[in-house]
Amino acid sequence: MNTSETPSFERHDHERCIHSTVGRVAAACAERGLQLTPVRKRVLELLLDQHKALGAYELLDALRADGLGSQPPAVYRALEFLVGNGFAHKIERLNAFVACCIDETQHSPAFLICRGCNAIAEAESDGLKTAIEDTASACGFVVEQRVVEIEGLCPQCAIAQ
Amino acid sequence: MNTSETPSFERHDHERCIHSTVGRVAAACAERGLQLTPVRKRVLELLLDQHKALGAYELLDALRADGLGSQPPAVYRALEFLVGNGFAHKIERLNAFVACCIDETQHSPAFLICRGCNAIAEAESDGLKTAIEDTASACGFVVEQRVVEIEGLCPQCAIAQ
DNA sequence: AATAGAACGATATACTATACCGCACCTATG
DNA sequence: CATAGGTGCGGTATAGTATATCGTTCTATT
Repeated sequence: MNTSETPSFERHDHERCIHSTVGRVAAACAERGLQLTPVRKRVLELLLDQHKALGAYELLDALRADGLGSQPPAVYRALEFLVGNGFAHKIERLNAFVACCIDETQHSPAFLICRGCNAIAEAESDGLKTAIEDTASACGFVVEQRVVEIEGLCPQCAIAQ
Repeated sequence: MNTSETPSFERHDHERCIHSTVGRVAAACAERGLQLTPVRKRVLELLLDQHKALGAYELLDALRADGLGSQPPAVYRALEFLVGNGFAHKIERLNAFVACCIDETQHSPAFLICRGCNAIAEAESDGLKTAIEDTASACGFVVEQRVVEIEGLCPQCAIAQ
C-alpha cells in the first residue's frame, strides 16, 4: 500500500519544515492570486510552530499579543482562508486546527492524533482512500468529503507508556 | 471486502427498526446492570425517530416538551450514557448525535452522511479497519479510537441532483 | 482619480458543552 | 434500624466554539 506521512512524530529539522511550508504557501498564493495578508500569515506561522492542533481562541490570544486582531472573527476569517485553500486543516474531533505540511492542493488526508504529546501527523494513504470509496460505493453512496481522524499513541509515547 | 451498513438510505420498516433497537438496548442494560431511565430512553427514541443526527439542543427542546428536563446537563448526561455504552454515536463533523442501529458492543463504524437529505448510515467495513490499522502501523502509531465520517450523497439524492 | 472587490474592525449574538452543588433514591452493610 | 456509598437528576452558572452583520479600509485595476 502506498502510504506517506508527515514527520511529526520523528525528530526532524522543524525550522526547515516551517520555512519550506511558508514559502510554498506564499508561492501558491502568488500563483493563484490570493492574498497572504499579515493576519493570515501569522496564523499559519502559529499553526506551524509545532505539529499540534490549536483552538481558534488560542490563536486569537496570540494575535492579540501581536496587535493583529482582537476579536473572534479575525481569527475565524484567517482560518477560513487557510482551510478553504488547503493550507490548513480542521481537526473535527478537537475543534482545532493544524497547518498542512503536504504539498498537494485540496487533498483530504487522514490525521494521526497522539493523546500523549498531542502531536498530529497527516497521512496520505491510497489504501485508505480506496477502502473508503469501496465502503461507500457498496451502498451507492457518492463521496464528496472525508473526515478520518485516528487517535492513539505515537511511537515515542507508546514506548513511554 | 466484508462490508455491511444500516439500511438508512433504503426504504425499510422503520417502526421495526425503532422497536428492535429499543428492545435490544433495554436487554443490554438489564444484562449489564445499567439503568435505562425515562430521560435516557426518551433521548434514544428521539434519536431513533429518523436516521438523522440531532443536536443536543434539539433533543433538549423535545425533552422540555415532554417535561423530562429543561437544562443542558439533562440531555448531555443522557447522551454521555448512550454514547459511552455504545447505544449512540457522536458525529464530530456535525456536533450532533445518532442512535446506533448495529448490535455490536463498543464498535467504531464509519458514517455516511448525506448532504441532500441529512440521513446517516453506519457502515462496518473490515477493509476500512484494516486500511486504518495499516496506515497507522506504517509509522508506528498505536490506534485507540477512530473517527471516520464520509460526506456526500446517498443513492436517492445522487439521482435527484 | 475612480471603482469594485476583498479584507478587516467591531459589536452582538448564537451554538455547543461542562463544572459544580445539593437532593432524592436505592441498596448494601453494620 | 441507621448509615454510608453510589447513581441519577434538577438547577445555576459559566466555559468554549462559531457566525451574522455593518460600516470602513485597503488593494488592484481601470
